[in-house]
Amino acid sequence: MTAEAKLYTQAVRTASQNDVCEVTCLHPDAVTLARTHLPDEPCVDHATSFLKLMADPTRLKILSALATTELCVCDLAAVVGISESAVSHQLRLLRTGRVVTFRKDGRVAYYRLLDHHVTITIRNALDHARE
Amino acid sequence: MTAEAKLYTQAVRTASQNDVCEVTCLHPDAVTLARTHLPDEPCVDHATSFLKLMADPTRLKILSALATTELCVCDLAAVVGISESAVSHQLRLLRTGRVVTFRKDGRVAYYRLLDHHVTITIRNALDHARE
DNA sequence: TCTACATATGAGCCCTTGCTCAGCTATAGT
DNA sequence: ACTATAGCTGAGCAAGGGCTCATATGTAGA
Repeated sequence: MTAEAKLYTQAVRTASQNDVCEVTCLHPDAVTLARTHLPDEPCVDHATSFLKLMADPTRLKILSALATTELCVCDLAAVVGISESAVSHQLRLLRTGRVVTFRKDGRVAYYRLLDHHVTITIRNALDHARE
Repeated sequence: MTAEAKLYTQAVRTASQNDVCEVTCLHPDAVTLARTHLPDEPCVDHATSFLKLMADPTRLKILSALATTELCVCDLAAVVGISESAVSHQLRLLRTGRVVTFRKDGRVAYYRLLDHHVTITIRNALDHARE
């Protein structure tokens, strides 16, 4: 770090009560700006959990399939090409993560997407992939 | 599987040349429909790689910060609150994944977001989280 | 009630991943 | 040329994640 930057850092440290730049940095003003716009911890955690749920080939296939039509577990296994057990495990994650929902008709569970954020995110990611 | 479903499966098997439903399934018509709409393997892989890159608290914070303003490595470390080494490792992933780009000014590397898909996906995920 | 079957779930294994630590490269200032 | 520093990278470790296998649950049909 340059001497000038050190002075900058010091200036910010003394300027604000709660240390804005306790780590060495080159542009304290940019750092404070970025920090104020940064979402809070629980929000970040929630958002990443949501993204993680579709950031997996198996789950993305499941969700793509469900974007087309309502499907039961063994149908999904056939579409995606993995075991019904594996599908069921993934569906549990998607259920508890509030990405999909389902209705029961006798022994058969019919799954579908829960909200439009899922559709948007999937389509956006696939569009990005096709470019 | 019910006897009826077995017959369905058989029917589809004989109907199409390449086995549409080699695994047991209850609704072969829905399966074929979902399958035709399913994106191909490389597309799915590309999309999930893209999503994985923002499905991590550290990286999402980095990207949120970069959505506000251009920042260098040590600034990002200060904003996110982790070591510069960790930031650099993450930035390498984001670079090779074509999520961020950078310009060099002397020793300092200024990073910024690469395209609008990133901005959209981040905002969408954060919106979902805040609901 | 007994059997078959669609789905759910717990345990365990292996691969992936995000971090730290250490060392390297490259550039600015003296 | 020498030093300090911004950034990059490889090795290695600990935690997390996705699969299989075995088993449990619950419902339909005989």
